[in-house]
Amino acid sequence: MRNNTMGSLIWLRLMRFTNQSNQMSNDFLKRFDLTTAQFDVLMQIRIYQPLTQSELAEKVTVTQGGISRMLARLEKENYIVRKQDWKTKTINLTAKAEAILDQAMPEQLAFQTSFFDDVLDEEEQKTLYKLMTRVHKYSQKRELPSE
Amino acid sequence: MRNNTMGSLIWLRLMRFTNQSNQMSNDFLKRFDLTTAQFDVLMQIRIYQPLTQSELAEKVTVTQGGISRMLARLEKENYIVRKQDWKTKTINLTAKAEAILDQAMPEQLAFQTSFFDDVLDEEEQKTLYKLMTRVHKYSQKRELPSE
DNA sequence: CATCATCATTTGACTAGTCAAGTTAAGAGG
DNA sequence: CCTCTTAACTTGACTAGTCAAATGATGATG
Repeated sequence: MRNNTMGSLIWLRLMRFTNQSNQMSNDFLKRFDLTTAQFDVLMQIRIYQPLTQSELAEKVTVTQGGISRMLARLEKENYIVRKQDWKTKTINLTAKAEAILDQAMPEQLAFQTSFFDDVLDEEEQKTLYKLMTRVHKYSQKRELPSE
Repeated sequence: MRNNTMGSLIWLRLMRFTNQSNQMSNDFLKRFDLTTAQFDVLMQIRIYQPLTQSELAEKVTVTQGGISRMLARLEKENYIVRKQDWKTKTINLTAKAEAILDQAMPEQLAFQTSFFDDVLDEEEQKTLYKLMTRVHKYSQKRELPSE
């Protein structure tokens, strides 16, 4: 009864894996009092701060509404500050967030890395990265069929 | 400032790609009045029905609570029926759901497949599948450190 | 038979996100 | 100065999920 294509099998694998590793990552980050989504957003802010909400939304592939809610939560926890700056709101990390990230970042990187380092050699990782990059970039291109 | 490992780059790519393709799939399935998550769950039920909620939860990697809410929504829309059967609840598709799936399944498979067919040749797809399978299986093994 | 243990499922309080309609802040034109 | 447009952001109603405490259903034991 295997009426599945290779593509659909890959798709399923990707979905299940990201789902699972995401949850494991949430678990791992619990000791820093962060979720995976929050870590992701805070890292992007750290790299690009100061930046506006729309810029950030684009970087983490979330809608304007989504980023608005996320930032409201992060602000409530004192991880970021937003200030009205002309028409837009400018986002910056607080010292608290910087301190947590200094701790959490190397550990989270090591955690992510361990998913691959333990089962794939360097060559295989490069191959996987290259293939996924092609697939991802292609999917982004399809998103704007008007261009 | 690239303090990223290959593993963390792969991780990011996987997250962003699944995120994005998931949204595109939601969009695609709109014409069948289904979300990607619903399609996924209905397909699993179709393959394994009749089955219990806990069995289903495991198949789609969701918690008991999560599957309970999802099934409540699907039941409200008349896609499934649950009946108390001894201690457990047994799930079956309705004729309505079967009819929709007959239509949606081939199209959704083709949709998923197109993400890969258009940019990777057969050999590359097999490689990608093999690598992701190793990574995924390994991550599942880690989940139960007590064994 | 009442209570107890044990699965299976549900539910309350949350995070994280979507879409679409509603605000808000500036600048532009009458 | 007032209205109009527009870009940036927020919000209401919803899906999808988590965890942990509560509820249901059944069988076992004193």
